[in-house]
Amino acid sequence: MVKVRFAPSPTGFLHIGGARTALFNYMYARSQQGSFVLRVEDTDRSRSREEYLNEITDSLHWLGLDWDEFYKQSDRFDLYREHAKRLLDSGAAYEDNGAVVLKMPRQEVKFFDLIRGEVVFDTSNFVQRDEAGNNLLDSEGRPVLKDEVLIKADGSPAYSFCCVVDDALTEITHVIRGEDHIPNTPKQILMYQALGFKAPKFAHIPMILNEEGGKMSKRTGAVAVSEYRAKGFLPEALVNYLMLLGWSPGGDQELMTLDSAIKKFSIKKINKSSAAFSMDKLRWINGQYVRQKSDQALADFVAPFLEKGGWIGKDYDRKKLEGIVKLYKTRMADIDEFLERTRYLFEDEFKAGEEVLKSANLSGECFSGLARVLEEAAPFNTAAVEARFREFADQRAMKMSDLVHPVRLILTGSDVGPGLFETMEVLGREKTVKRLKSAAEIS
RNA sequence: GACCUCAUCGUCUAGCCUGGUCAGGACUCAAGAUUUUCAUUCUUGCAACGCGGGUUCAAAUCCCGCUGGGGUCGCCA
Repeated sequence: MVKVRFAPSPTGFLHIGGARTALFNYMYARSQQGSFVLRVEDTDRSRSREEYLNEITDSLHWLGLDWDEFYKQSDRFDLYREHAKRLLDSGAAYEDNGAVVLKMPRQEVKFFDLIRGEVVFDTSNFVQRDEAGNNLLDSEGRPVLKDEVLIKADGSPAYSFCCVVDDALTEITHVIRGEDHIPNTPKQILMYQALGFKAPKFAHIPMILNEEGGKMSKRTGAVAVSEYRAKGFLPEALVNYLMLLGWSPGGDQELMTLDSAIKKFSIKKINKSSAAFSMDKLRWINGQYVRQKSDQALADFVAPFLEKGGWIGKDYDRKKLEGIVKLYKTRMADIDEFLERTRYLFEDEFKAGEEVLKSANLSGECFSGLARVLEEAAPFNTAAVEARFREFADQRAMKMSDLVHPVRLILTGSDVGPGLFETMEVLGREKTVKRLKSAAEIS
């Protein structure tokens, strides 16, 4: 049975690249009816933090990547020491200042990478150098090879070794990880051999680059999954975007659910070259998912963000929110945008600034006339409001557009937005009339 | 520097394995249609096989070299 793992170290937030590694592992496991294990690599006790672990598991859950098994390396130190002892006894390793170190043999190490094909290393290149960067030479004048630390002097196990022991003991069949691990692979293969374990299959996936094609870092954009979550991206959209970074089902289809992607998934189809992250494309995909959502579901999604921003309380008008969401569904790619564009609907003390009023360029008399007419519109809905509005325009022989734009401007503070009458309905009679009146006063 | 690795529009990619297609799709951008504005939607357009050799009737596709990018060289993971 196929068994894969995602092995983050809780020394920071779940990185977008890590999420993609987890995603590929998850898709492979599910596509093969295999299992997906979450292994916490917390051997560095000083850098590992409980809150980071929580953040990572929260993010994974949010993305919908559930695991079948879970364990922490910090609970397994005895196990690693036990196997290190075996290596000591067999003579494959030796002690050095309290550390257990694997003797590096001089040989060629080959492995078949499921994505890249055969990769060959020669351990003769793993040389030790002095501080000046010169190779150290042995008595015969050959470069001294760099041996691998298995157990550190403080008794804690080293990364590579835990990784090998765990992968072997938990019977991981496929190690799917970032290509930054390629150079670790030959060393780990030597460990499998020394331990007498069968090595798993390896697949090294390409890295994600930032928009400029450089290394992903906080400086060049959001890197933590939690940041995307906070910005109001939909998890299914992020997942959809991430799977497309370095993988394609082969045809023209791009929008797909995790389940349908799993049906088409194959490691063979993962690309070899690194992919640059594109916020534009992520936003476009997110917009597609936003538009697919029902008004009810979208209102559910949006409500917590509005609550957090203090725009609505626990007892908010649900029907009204659904109405707002309906109007803005095609006008938002993410929550930040939604919040920005709908702010005027929630603010009580909204007042059109002088600039806005000036560009509205309509007489105060006209605003107050409209306010009076709309005050009587009953019920205060799109149809009734529009009828009154058109009547008003007719009476004064004004072109609708000459009236619509200034009014939108003073009602919303913006010259673009949803239909004016729909806007008025969700704004409500009270705010609409009040804003028209205050515009009339200032004009 | 050494070793490993990668290379199709600005970006994500299909095609490469099993040579022969106007090199296809998506994002972005531009233009048009629809819309009271904007957005959505639809239509159209711009835009790529890094370079140089080979093999072949024929190369994006196979081989070699170059160039360029990325990764690793920790008692971090």
